[in-house]
Amino acid sequence: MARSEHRSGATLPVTPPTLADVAERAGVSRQTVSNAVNNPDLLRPDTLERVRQTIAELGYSPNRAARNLRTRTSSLIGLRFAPAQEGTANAAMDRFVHSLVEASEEVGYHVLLFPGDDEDPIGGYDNLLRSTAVDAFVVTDTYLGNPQAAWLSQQRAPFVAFGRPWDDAGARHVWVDVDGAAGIALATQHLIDRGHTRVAWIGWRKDSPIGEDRRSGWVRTMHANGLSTTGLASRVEDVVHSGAEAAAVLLDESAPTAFVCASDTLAMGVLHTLWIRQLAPGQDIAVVGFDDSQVAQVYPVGLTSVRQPLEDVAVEIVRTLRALLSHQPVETRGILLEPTLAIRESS
Amino acid sequence: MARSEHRSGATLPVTPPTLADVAERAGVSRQTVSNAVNNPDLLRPDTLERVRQTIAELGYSPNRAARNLRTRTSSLIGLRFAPAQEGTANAAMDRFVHSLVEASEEVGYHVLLFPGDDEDPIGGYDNLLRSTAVDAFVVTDTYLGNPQAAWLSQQRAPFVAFGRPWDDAGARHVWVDVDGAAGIALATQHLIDRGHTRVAWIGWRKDSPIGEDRRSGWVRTMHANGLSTTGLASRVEDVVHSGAEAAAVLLDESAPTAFVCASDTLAMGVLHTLWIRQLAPGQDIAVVGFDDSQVAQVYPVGLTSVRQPLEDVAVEIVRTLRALLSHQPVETRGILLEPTLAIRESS
DNA sequence: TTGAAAGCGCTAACAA
DNA sequence: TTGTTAGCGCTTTCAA
Repeated sequence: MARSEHRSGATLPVTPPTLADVAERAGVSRQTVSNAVNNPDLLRPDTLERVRQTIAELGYSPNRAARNLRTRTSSLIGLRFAPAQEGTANAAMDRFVHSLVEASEEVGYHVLLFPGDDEDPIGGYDNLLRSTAVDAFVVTDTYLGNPQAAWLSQQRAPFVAFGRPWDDAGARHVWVDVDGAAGIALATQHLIDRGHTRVAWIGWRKDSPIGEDRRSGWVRTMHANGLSTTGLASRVEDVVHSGAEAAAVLLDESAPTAFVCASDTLAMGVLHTLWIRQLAPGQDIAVVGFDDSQVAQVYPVGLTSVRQPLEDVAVEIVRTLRALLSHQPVETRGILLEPTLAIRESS
Repeated sequence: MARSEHRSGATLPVTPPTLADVAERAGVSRQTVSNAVNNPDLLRPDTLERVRQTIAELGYSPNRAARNLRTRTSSLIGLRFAPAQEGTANAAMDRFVHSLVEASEEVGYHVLLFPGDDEDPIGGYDNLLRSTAVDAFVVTDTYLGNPQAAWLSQQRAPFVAFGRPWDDAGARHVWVDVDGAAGIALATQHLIDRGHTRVAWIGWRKDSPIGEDRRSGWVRTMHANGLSTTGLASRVEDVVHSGAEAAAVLLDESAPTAFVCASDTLAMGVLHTLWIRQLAPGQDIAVVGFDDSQVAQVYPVGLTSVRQPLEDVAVEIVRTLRALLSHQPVETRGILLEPTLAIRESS
């Protein structure tokens, strides 16, 4: 049963050693080796020690495919990986993916990436699910009004969403999200504490629930401080020049001394308008963005920005996923995490 | 043998249908179903049609684990995913990963991400390799003088490197890289064509082979145009303020009219110095960066930047990987791709 | 505490 | 062209 050659020096053998090889060499049954790996408590200490040593000698590692077949699991988490939009400052995905990879590793999972196709948003999910290639999914694009979450729910596929089900009040799935309103409230209060009273808002169009949520943080903080928001808000596309135009209009019409923006992209637009008008960011006019993107960090006048706790998001997601997969009751439908404020020279 | 319940409506059954289920329902043997999936040419057209229809009816998809176990493959490509460095403008990884995911999908592979640990750079590779969890690796961090490539070569693990083996002239592995010198040459010539004669270089420290390679593109293009490089070069850390300082010194001492930088991060530093000195980028002084990061795209004065053809890199890597995995002879050790120049207002 | 038997779902090899 | 047999390496019974 055993292969004649195993690790010769440090070189991997043609076929890696199997459980049977370890068992034979250690003079125990295959099952005992399996237990040594998965239920070490069942072995007598000396047997365990002997088996472990043999495992080390042979460089044995359980064959993934065999284990997967037998246990009907894969230890893989599927994540649809959409590229960062060119021309915007959104680098959140990159940071999130890394956090997810780290958090998953901690509990023995790996992350499997698959491409997205806007024409067929569930195709990739369906394939992986039906071929039992992944144990669960992390869904990051709930906010687009995409059907993934509903579809996965219907399939009873285990998944956790990063993002609230804005469109669907009846959604029963589990999600983790960052409280954008709280982040903007933090930013607004920060500006007010710095002495600003005319704090303007530049956000997204009204049909963006995330944008409206963030906006509400500005409104509520302004009002809580007895400040008016009249004439200080603008809703535009999430591109730099729209932010620049909005800032120009607001400066002309309402003379704000500070801007809170729904994104770093829009904040860059504001900074551009300030530059054209020879206004110094942070001195003449304060600016705050959202996402703490590389742009915010690298821009010569550092851009103050709301930072999502993506590491924590990933940890919560993985935690919830494990509960889901072990059929433990999941206590809460949704988890909302608080962002922080990365304060730089622009405020 | 068959399960009683399969797809009831659109809901996934408790256990998905197997090959045996399809075979029974279609009235053929299991092997015939397997052939219908993997070698359709072997079947008579009518049999094939019947089996295919049954597959569709049942929503059958081959169980990954079983196939993997039998074929000793996983259809998975391992990629160590390191996060983008905070405070730098390098967004290349994100774009590359997406390209790799797309290119892999095309040929039936998925990308498995695993975390990196600088303390133990080969640990992750070793685990995945020994447990036969992936078919091959894509190695992206050859430039750090890391031992991965050498180690993987020694293990005879199939892998392709993104990046040349700068440190190790004797390396025998296959790689794909972007010709940084050509990119910088392109940028330099672009500036010269615009009428600049005093084009300065701000690059990395001398111990960075990538930096020195890029620098050589500047040197050779300047000389090819009969221009002097004396006093026009600077080597610094890859952080914004270093770029800003270098630009200030160069402006004072050598009065360049244009800057070519080894990174967008350094270019941002140059832009900062220009801003402080009230010099207009693109009008008074031209600036070119490297990587076409989000920063370059979003910066209000668009930053001209060398853009790596990461989509092509991914395609070449996957192509090479397939050849490697099918034991076809790989014609070339290394493939060098040409970058392009994304021209914006800063030049 | 250890061992034996069975089988997860698939495909390679061979036979009909 | 289709069917039969065997077995990939592991873990889950169950028995000793």
